[in-house]
Amino acid sequence: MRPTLQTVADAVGVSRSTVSNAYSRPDQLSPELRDRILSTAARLGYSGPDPTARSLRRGRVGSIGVLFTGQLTYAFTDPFAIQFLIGLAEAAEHHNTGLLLLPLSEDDEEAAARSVREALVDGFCVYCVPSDWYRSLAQINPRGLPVVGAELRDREAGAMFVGIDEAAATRAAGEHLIRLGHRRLAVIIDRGTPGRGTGPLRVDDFDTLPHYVARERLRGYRDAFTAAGVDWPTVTVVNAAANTRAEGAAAAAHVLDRADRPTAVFAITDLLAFGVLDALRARGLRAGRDVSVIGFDDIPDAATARLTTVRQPAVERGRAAGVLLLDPPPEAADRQVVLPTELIVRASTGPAPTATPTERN
Amino acid sequence: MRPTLQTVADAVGVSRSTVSNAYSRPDQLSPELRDRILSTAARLGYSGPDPTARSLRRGRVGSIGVLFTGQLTYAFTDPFAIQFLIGLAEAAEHHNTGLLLLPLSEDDEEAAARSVREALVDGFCVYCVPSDWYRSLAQINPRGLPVVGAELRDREAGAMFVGIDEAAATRAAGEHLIRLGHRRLAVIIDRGTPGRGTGPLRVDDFDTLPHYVARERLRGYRDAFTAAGVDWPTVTVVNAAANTRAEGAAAAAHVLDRADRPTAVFAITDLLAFGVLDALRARGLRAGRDVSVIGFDDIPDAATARLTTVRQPAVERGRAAGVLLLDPPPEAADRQVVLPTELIVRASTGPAPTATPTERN
DNA sequence: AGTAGCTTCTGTATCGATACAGTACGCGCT
DNA sequence: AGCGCGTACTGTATCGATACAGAAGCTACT
Repeated sequence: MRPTLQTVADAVGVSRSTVSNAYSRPDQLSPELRDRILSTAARLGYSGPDPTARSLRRGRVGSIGVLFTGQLTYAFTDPFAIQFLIGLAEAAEHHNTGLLLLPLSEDDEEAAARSVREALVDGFCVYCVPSDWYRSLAQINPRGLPVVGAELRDREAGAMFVGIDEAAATRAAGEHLIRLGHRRLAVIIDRGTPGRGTGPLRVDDFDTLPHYVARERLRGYRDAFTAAGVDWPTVTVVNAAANTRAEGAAAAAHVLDRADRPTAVFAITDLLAFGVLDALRARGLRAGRDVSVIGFDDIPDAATARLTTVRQPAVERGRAAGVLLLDPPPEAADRQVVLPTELIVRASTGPAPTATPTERN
Repeated sequence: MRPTLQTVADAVGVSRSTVSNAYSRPDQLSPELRDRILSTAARLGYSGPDPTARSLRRGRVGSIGVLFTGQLTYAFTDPFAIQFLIGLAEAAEHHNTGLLLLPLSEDDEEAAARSVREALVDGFCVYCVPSDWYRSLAQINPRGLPVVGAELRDREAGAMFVGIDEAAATRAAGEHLIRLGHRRLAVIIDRGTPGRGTGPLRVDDFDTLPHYVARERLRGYRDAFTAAGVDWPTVTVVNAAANTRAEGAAAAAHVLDRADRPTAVFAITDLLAFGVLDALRARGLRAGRDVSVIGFDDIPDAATARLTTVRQPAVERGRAAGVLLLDPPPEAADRQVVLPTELIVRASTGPAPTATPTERN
């Protein structure tokens, strides 16, 4: 039988409590006794208090749950997501806490709910979960644990929140394009429709996009363009099958080969924007001259690629979420964090070509 | 006070066990009673059995620990690592199990040991841990939980193991280069020395490299080249500061600008190989003509980049590790899995240039 | 009627620890 | 001696569930 605290206590001739203290509260007993306890424990093959029992008694398990849906692949392919996770992990490590990745099945809602209900965690962070998957954070977590969300509605519902003003960020990017004279825009998003591949999306779809982020970022662009008098329905929205460079290029092909090629393309992530740059290169088009390209995230490679993009503090977002979960500020106001974004202008955007594209160069 | 099983049992007028069964063994009671229990539970705000208490009683927590060291950043920047994790997550999801990421501090060995000792997991998977960090898997896990390793010595120690024959894989790659007439080789590795930046490594260092993978892959190359009569010490080993494209390019610069430029460069990962390709391009050199480049992993982008590389089944490795942990085969022999690798020849390797490189085009 | 067998539910023991109040004891001070 | 106080340790109650043996009730068959 595996040894327990009691086994060790009996062997040393002290009470169970004292052995417990030897591990968890070294200041509560004399160093000699502690050594004696630890060495007999080692002799008996006892490797410290059972984590499960300890958690039950203490009421804290020492890990926070990270909720995903669908493809874990997605979550790990997205550089932003990874940065976020790194920030979260930093905060967690600081609190001696682990991260429990909880892949939630998208098909079996029952099983997903069970995963959440049965997870051994002290709190949840909603990571890559489509908006229509849950109505509110309360639904995700009937257990009353702390949960931090990343969507505006979470913020409005008074839940803990860490995010950015997505729409304001893309509005700034849109205004930049407007100032440069662009009037024909194409937008490339991913996860626009579940299960559908690459292809144009009807623009009136976009208010019902399953992902909050896509919805909001599109809204920001629309606001910038309609404010400048551009008719929004002329904007083409193309869905990419995945958030990858290759799919970005494939999606870009849908608009670049048209006669009324847009003068500017907004990609909802930098990764997709890289694909757009690839597609331009493959066609002998110059980014920032023939077609302006603008991304989102400012991932590390964006600077090298000279990509104009919206920078968001990804690591900081993760860290802030971790801090909220691990020691929530007493003031409710401090439990909602909105981080700043910044438009980083690089060489991939420039004045809209005045002539028709084919006449240039 | 939060409701417990007892609270619900009292409200419904049944025993605690019956309420427990309502959640965990629906076949043990009549559907009517079950409904009655679940609805009063909902009314009382009881959200199912407490996971901690359940884990204590059941002796299973429903998650497996993934051990890292150092930068979580590293673990998530490496495409192979991510593929591995995806495979692991797949197996885990299948068993209704979560993944607990355990970042182990490299500085504070005491704290790291405590993390392992106190982790709420059913088993461990050693993920990105340098070889000199532990002597054997037994040391990592004094609790007697299942552990799966990825190093040969783990296999030799009879522990659970999932891996590839690293040295054989690179030997095949080396033989390919030899057949093409290459005799001057440079090798680019990362994590060659902890804390050191980009730069050449003394070749006699490599048997003491902290990472098993680097050691073994170098060994395979050495074997191939020495078998062909090439003096191994003429091979330059360059350490890259990180496993990134940019650092790969920086490391490549150390050998490409020399007079006796190698005719072939082996990068220990595809990511580094991409950097080498970038460095070649920047110098107007043609991959596969002027300098052959060979990578390792066969990550998705490798095909597009036409990179010759060694393919290893990354996702499969993760999945196999998960299966071993989650339901270990009864036969000891089946608890050690060696997966196949395959040399994928693409355009980045070609015959060694016969004249000196500068004379050719 | 008796008993066998099934389903449905109950009751107690147990998982392995920590919290907290309490005891014992030594020491300095008056 | 008597009192106060701090340190070192003990003992019991408790955390919230599940396992398992057994009881009760009901049908079916001889």
